[in-house]
Amino acid sequence: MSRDPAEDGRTRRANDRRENRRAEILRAALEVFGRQGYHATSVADILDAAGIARGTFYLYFDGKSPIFLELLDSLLAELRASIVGVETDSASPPIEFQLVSTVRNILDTVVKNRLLARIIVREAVGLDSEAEQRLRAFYAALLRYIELSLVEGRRLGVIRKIDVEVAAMCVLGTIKQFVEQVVVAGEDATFDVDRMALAVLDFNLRGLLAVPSD
Amino acid sequence: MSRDPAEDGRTRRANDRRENRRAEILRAALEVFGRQGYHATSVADILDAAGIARGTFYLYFDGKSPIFLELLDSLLAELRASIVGVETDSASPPIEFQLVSTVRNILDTVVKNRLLARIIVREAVGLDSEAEQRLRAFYAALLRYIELSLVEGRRLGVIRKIDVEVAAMCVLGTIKQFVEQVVVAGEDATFDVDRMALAVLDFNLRGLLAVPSD
Amino acid sequence: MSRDPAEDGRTRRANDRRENRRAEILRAALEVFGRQGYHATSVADILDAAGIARGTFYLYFDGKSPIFLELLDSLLAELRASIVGVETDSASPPIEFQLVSTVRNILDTVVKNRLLARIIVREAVGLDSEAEQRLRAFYAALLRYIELSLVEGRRLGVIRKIDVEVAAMCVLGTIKQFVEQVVVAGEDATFDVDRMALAVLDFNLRGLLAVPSD
Amino acid sequence: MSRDPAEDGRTRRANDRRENRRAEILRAALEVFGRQGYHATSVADILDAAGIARGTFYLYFDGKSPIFLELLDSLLAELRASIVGVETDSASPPIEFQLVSTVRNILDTVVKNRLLARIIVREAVGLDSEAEQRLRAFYAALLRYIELSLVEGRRLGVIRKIDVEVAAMCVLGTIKQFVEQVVVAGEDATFDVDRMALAVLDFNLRGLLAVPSD
DNA sequence: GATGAATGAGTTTTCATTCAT
DNA sequence: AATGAATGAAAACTCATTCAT
Repeated sequence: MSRDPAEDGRTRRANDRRENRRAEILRAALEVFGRQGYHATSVADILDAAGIARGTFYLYFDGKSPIFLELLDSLLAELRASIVGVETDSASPPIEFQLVSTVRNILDTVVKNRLLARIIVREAVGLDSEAEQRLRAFYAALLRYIELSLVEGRRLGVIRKIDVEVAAMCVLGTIKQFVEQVVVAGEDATFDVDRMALAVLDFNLRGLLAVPSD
Repeated sequence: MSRDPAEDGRTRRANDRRENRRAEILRAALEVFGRQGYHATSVADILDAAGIARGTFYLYFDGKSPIFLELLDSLLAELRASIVGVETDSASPPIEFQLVSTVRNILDTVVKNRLLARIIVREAVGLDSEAEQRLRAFYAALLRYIELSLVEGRRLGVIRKIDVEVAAMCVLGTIKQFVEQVVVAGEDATFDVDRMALAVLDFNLRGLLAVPSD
Repeated sequence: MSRDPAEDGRTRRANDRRENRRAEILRAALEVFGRQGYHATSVADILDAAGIARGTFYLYFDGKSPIFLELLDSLLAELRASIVGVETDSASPPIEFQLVSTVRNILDTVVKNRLLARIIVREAVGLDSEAEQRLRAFYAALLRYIELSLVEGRRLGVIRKIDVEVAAMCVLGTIKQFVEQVVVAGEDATFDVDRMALAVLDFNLRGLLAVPSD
Repeated sequence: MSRDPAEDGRTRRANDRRENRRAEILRAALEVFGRQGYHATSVADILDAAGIARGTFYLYFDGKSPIFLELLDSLLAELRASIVGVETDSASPPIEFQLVSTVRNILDTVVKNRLLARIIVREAVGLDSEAEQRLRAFYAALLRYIELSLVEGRRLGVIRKIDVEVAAMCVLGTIKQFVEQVVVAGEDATFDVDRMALAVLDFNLRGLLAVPSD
């Protein structure tokens, strides 16, 4: 059952090549999906971009929907990682700081993966229900996270008396709008993520009114 | 020469049906588009839902894209109508009131046209470029309207010193999030639009912080 | 069984109207068929040209193919009438004169019915087999007529020793080419039929050679 | 590493089939077009005749019109090749010989490609404008060639004083009539092309009259 | 592993003809 | 007689997926 070292080396090299190939196809798919959207992209487009044959594609992926799902999952994973849990120990940084940090992280991730984010933000539905479900689950989780943060904030007295459900939705809305902005922008636009994160947070924390009557 | 009442009735009923046919098809299309999304819907699906023959559809509409565009336009028109211009005469109601009224109107329209709004919100892209363009134009106009309102607010001293561009985007984001909420909800969910509009506006005006330090 | 005079008058008037309507539709059909050809013309085109409703058309004709067949038949009848039989009595005009007369008549008819001739010459096939058959029969009859004329000419010594079958085909070919010429020409081109008929006949009778060696 | 002969043979045979597939489809298309005409032939008919699936056809051709155009072009190219330029050097064969040779070549080509010629001769119009244009251009070029030949003949004194334009049309007409004859004949008819070419030329050169009066 | 030819179900669209009013 | 809405068969074309080599 055990293979000889020579074989192992060969196998490893083969596996490496396989992984490279896979990554190359993913990269190509990301590019065309990002440029044309999910529906306007045919498998042939991915083939051309990757420079592979029809059959080869199906050697690495089960189809158009699965490869898109994989791209979607990888972005959602990155986004999840960019959201740090709210720490309320006296030792942790203040919640406001944690929030701005999370907002910045999200925007950072989006800016870095603009191509992929574009697909996800702008084609939220009409994919297959699989992709739709995962996206919805992600947003639900994000909303829950924001709500929890707000509840904590209330408990600590930093957040005023407010309907946390409504407030969480508003916060999510402002973030999504900025993601959309990034995503809609041309390929070569640059963003001052720090400034943007601060501005969004400032709006969320202090609102519009000049003389807030609490 | 005169026809009997039964005949007249029959004729009238037939005429009515003929005149309503277009509306019927639109209604059927709205239903399947709303249920399945633009891409997952084939003309055949609309045919089945409307209970008409292939050719009949093309008697009233030029294809799948045009009928969708018509539905889109009708919603956008309603939404546009629901946005009242900002009046800053001393005689007009306060801007805050105007804003809450507009938010309520928008949410009202969305709740009324939930099926249609669902298609539009959730499939913002990947339609044909025609539909995409109109949607984008609509959002751009809405953003402009919000910005103008904020500028007016600043001039009147009711809005604090804030980047109006960023603020406008945040406001739009909060509204869109609520639209999304309405749209995602099941067919039979009910909404307290007044409460929602007030809550959204409260958030936008006053933010989250308990002790706002300006 | 007999109708009263009043009724007869009414019937007659009705019949007249019916005939007028029919003729009007035929005229309209001729125009669009002539302009666009058989296949490129839809029943709707005829309807538009005639200014009638869909159903009305089928009240007068059995369909697109039958109305075309009727137009075809009317041209073929005119063409047949324009071909006078060859008379070889000593009292009749010389055969050469009869031939030039026939050629002139044919070209005349074609020029007069250019629109119709265009359809027939240029869309000889691909109609339905019905039209194809009739056209073929017409040409066969014309060929037979030419052959007979040539046989007569030979008997009278005016035609040289020649394969009449081949010669008849050549003669037919020259005539058809001129018909094609007329037909291809623009709507408003004018033709000197006399000169054309003479030139064609001159060619057919005397050929090209400068010093004919019989 | 080396494959066994059987495999090689199999691979080669497969490659051959692949390479011949296009030609096979062309052949099948030619057959059904020739049998039914352009308009009466659907892509499905070609599919059936070729024994291939829908998609396979579109792998090799862009549609019904393009495949027809390709068949048309191949015949026109052959016909063009069969028309040798007129040489008037003292060293070249006499013009009469050159003409009969060209006529023979044309008829030869037509006889060889009877199926294809049938489509072209009998469905000169009503194709798409593309095919129509090319056919018209071909005939125009042929007419020009004949005219030039006649002008040369006049200059050399072998052609009598005659309207070369009219004469060229007549010559073209006689040739076309023979082409038509070949084309209309059944699949298995045989033709004595030499005899036909000579007879046509004899007619064109010397005409019908027994006692030509120049 | 790689290839790419082949597949065929699925989609859109057209248009001659019918028929209830 | 006239109308024109409705029909549905038929046609062209696409494209994700399979499979023999």
